[in-house]
Amino acid sequence: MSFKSSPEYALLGILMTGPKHGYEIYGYFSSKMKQFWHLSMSQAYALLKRMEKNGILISKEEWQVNRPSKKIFSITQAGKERFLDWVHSPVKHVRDLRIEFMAKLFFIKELKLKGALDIIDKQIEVLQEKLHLIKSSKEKIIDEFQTALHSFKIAQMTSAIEWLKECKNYFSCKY
Amino acid sequence: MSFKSSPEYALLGILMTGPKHGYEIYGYFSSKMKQFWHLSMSQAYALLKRMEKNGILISKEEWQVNRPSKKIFSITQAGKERFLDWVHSPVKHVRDLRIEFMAKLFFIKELKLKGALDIIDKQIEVLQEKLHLIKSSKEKIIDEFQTALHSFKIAQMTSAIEWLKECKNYFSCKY
DNA sequence: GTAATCTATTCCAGTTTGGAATATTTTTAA
DNA sequence: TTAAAAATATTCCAAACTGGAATAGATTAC
Repeated sequence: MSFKSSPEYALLGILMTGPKHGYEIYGYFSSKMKQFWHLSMSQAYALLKRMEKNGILISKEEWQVNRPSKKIFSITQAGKERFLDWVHSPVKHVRDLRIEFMAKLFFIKELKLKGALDIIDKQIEVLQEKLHLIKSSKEKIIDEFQTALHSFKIAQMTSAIEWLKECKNYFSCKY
Repeated sequence: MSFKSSPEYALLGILMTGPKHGYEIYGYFSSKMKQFWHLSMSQAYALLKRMEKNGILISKEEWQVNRPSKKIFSITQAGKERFLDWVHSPVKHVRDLRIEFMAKLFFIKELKLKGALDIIDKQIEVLQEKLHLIKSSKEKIIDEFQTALHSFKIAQMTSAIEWLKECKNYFSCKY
């Protein structure tokens, strides 16, 4: 029951701030995370349904007079553990920095968690290892295209590592 | 009948080298483009089917004695025009450099087309404009997270532009 | 008072994904 | 030499995701 796609973690993180119904979760997402992550309403509801089936959250129907009832979702203990595991693990690829790693930083700040510097360091290590691998695989470069591809990877990786180092300053005082 | 997703262009580009059947197209893809683009076999076949319906390619059944017949796909005039339009247009976002822009460079080299320097220049312009926009939107940065996000975008954008400039050297002699 | 917007959720068609299923032919190794 | 493995060639399927429309009552605005 492991999930590969990460929008689930965004929803879990939002529920870490307290129980909410679907629309409220989506509202939180739209107002605070839309800048760096996109999620449609229909997908949010579909994910919530599946996550409940997987036991990482539960819902309660809330009956209201003269109104349709709404479903309040809360995160379970299993869900909390899952979320905290995720938030403290580095991502595997540079391409995941923009959305997934950014979300981890976002929640660390939003939920006032400890360990910002720690996860940034772990992430730097992961990327530095990849950078070495890429730099050492220079043999198979035979044409202009391969050269361009190779230098693109190095450039992206290097600038990501520099950014991570800079990030440590932004998060150093409080976390 | 415009398509948003770009794997179609990869298939079109492959057919620019001559008619091929599905398996052969996929083989070409796997051996030459897998490094920077992933496509599953089933999706390749599904796309080919849809592209034929859209008139950018056509197929001929090839009957063989004692064997199941195979379908040979060829690109149409409309398809060629579509492909060439695509290959000479810059992408809109930095995130599309890794796969889509790379594919354009790949095909320019592979099909020995003109205009490599031209499209690189256009791409630099697009990104430089975005970079200015990002740099000028500094007002709404209120916390460490926003600062981190902002500096990430600038770092990625800047390193991409540097890479593009470097690319011009790799492609300057022949194209 | 009625139009627009907000709250709240569901449904649907079209696409995509990854994998398995099918079936024939060619190559490899015991 | 014969069985197994790999290559050729294509289809099918379930699960997931996408974007949008449908529904429907409540509140706000003009």
